[in-house]
Amino acid sequence: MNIGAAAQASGVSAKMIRHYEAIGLLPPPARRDNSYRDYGEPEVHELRFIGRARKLGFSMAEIGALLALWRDRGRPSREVRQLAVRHLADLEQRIAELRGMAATLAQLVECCHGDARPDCPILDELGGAPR
Amino acid sequence: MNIGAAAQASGVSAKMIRHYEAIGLLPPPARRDNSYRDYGEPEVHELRFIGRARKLGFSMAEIGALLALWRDRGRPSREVRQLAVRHLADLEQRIAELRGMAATLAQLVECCHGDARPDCPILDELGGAPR
DNA sequence: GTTGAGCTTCCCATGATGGGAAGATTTAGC
DNA sequence: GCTAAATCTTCCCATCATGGGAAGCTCAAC
Repeated sequence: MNIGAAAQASGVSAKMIRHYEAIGLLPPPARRDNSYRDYGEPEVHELRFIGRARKLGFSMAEIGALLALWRDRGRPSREVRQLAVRHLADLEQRIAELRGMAATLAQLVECCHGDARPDCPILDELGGAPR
Repeated sequence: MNIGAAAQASGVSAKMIRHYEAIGLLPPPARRDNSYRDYGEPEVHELRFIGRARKLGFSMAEIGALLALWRDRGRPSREVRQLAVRHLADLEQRIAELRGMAATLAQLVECCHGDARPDCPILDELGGAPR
């Protein structure tokens, strides 16, 4: 299977497949005589794994660890869970940060009449005196 | 005021002040005889503005627009509000995405016993058959 | 007057993704 | 069988905001 077909089958772009290989996340695949990369079902399976983990927001480093655990038939599920719990906390923190921003901004937006007049609580807040 | 003092006074690092200048967000400041950048209160004021806008998650491009509106005494508040509303929608979308990830992950974490045994719903989900 | 702190510019790195060029090869249409 | 289009290869560059660090100049303090 060429890289294009593997991309199609896994939902990971060819560009990204090469990239994951370049950063060592994936082992170099077999090559055909024409130097084209050659993938089989197991490789596509790993690619799909990576794609799913990305969709859950895991970083490349975390995915590397997850892949290693996945390949290790005897891994303790504790390690997987710990990794996931840490990532979950990270997600929650990012959500909290964004929510803080959104809350402040929503309040400002609500106070701004938003017409042709120049006075604007949003700019006042941004340019206001140091608190 | 040297760049270090301006950084101190505004809460924006010297590194970032130079960067904002380099990308054209800020006009080149006055220079002393020793070629040191020289800042006054107005410049520090703008830097604080930028810092606050960053804390609300605005992009550099958006901050450029906000700065232009701020400098324009006759701007219609409508434009400021529109910009803020758009950014707010962007924030909400990012929050929704992260929440989706967190919800899925939380569910998986809950299902994983997380002990010495190797079976793990988290890895099962990531490596499962295409849905 | 030496030393340490602060300033200058310039280059490089991050993390995940993509665009695009130049060149080789395969595939499809006729 | 020939030509054109698609696909592959590698390599470089861009994003976005931030920072690290080097090499060299300048300033302040003791």
